[in-house]
Amino acid sequence: MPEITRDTLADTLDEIALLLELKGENPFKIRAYRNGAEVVRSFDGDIVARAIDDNLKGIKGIGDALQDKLHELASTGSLEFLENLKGAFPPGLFELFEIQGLGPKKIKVLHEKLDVGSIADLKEVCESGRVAELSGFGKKTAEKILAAIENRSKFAGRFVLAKVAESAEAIRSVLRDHPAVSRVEVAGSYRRAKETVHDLDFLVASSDPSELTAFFTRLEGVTEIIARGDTKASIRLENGLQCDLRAVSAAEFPFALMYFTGSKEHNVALRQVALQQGLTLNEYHLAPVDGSERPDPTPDIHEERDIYRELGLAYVEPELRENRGELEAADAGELPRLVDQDNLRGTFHCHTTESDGSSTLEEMADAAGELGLAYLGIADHSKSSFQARGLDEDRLAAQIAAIATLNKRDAGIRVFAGSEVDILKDGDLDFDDDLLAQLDYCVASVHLPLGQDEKTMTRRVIRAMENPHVTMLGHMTGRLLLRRDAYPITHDKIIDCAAATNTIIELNCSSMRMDMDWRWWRRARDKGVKCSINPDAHHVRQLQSLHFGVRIARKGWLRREDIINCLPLPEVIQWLETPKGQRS
DNA sequence: GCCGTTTTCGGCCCGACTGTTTTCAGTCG
Repeated sequence: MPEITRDTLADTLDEIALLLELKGENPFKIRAYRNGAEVVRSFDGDIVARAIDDNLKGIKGIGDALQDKLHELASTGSLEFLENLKGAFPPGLFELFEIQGLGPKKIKVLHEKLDVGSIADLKEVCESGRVAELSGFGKKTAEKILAAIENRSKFAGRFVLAKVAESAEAIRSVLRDHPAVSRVEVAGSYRRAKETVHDLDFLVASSDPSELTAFFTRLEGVTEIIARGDTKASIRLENGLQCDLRAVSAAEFPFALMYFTGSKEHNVALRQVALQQGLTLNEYHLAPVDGSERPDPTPDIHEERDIYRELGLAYVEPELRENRGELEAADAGELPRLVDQDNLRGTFHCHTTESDGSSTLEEMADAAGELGLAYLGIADHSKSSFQARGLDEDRLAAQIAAIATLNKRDAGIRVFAGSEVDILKDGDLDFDDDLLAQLDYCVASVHLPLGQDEKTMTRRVIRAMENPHVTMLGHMTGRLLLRRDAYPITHDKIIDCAAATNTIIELNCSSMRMDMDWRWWRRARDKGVKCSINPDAHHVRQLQSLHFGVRIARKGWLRREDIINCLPLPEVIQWLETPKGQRS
């Protein structure tokens, strides 16, 4: 029986939703499955164990039917209902959902009328002209589908946050300078600091919306105009990134900003809150529902903050708007005061030319000083990472001495001598304890081998964390965004072990990692686990990624006091000098 | 399929754009 995880359960419900869409089922039933998937994903507790025990009663959004299905799946490893559904469609049909402009209805028609079962089939029937003859389709639809197939293969369709920031800020700046624009914001998942984004959503308040959509389509670097109307336009940039613009009036701006910031789930939940109060909320206004005697609150609303206030809620920072409990916390006045960019006092886990970095120790120290940091932790690779020119005992001893010398010059920055020590395949560390004890701190990370099963990997990492010299756990899952999946590891157990052993978990904010994932930080924080926001910089430029690390930490509900590198220098020194078991 | 101090039945968030239509369905966010 395959291992059943939280993700298996959630993904299965999403898969059912997709299949029901293809069948043309009741849209509300489909929504119930999608909603169920989200409930499973964000459930605070061991949902798999409860599903196995058939103990899911009372969880909002999981009714009798979903309870039975989750129980069957968790306890037997398969689900007859799903297998029956799947049997009705060729497996290649599902990739059609990745084609822009195709949804369940059109895919259903393509499958039933033209026997399309894959993207290759789709391409063929578009080119042969048979798609254009279908009722509800046409020549333009066929052309658009072909273009979308091209696009899909050219660009995977998602981009990591740090990589789109330059485009986002450049376009924001150009829009701000337009004379007919009074306010501009980049909304969407970029504003919510998702680790990857699909597109950029620009919002402007303008006296001349249609001029703005036209202006937007003429921006430098536009390679394709996907759509252009009076208030809305979509373009594609040279790197494949899609950018959308919405132009609204100044009065509508706060509503539109909230709406287009999302997430969709947050918005839906917020609308429910409004409806309960006799108000209807959309991207243009907050108004009494028809027949309500409640006075119109709109005139007093100029900022998003005012909308939340009008609904009796504390302001919810954009990073938190994922419908993962933020509205309940806002209602109860229990939202955290999130860490700010200027709270960072230093950082750990940076490399130098001694291993696989491309900036020297001095260059890294100077660059960190220029960023205003008071301390910098160096952690070059250990000897087993031979591919990264990992340091052996002698070279590490020499580096410790070099750092001591560097600290004697008054450069305004304290450098800590550390090591990114490999966690070997059985959980042993790459250096013995005597050497580790000479370091200011130690990051323990898994590099090779990566192919172990979840139990073995979890045990391996836990053994390393139990070492009294391991200060923090590096890039917990080894994922590379859009390139390599996380290796399997039981997050709950690692978090519990971190809490029990006073081991910090790193938020590795290298733009391709953002690891540990933000979805786990709130739970870790609640158990008293500390975070270190580390850039894993291999070049002075990469220290900049600390900015995105803070954004992700905010997304994980982290406060200044949860983050070790928000401590001022004297306190962090004292903390590092205290034996691990006595730190708090 | 889920939910309920109005309801165990009848609701379930909603608007813009496109392409195909001649009043609207599908998709997207």
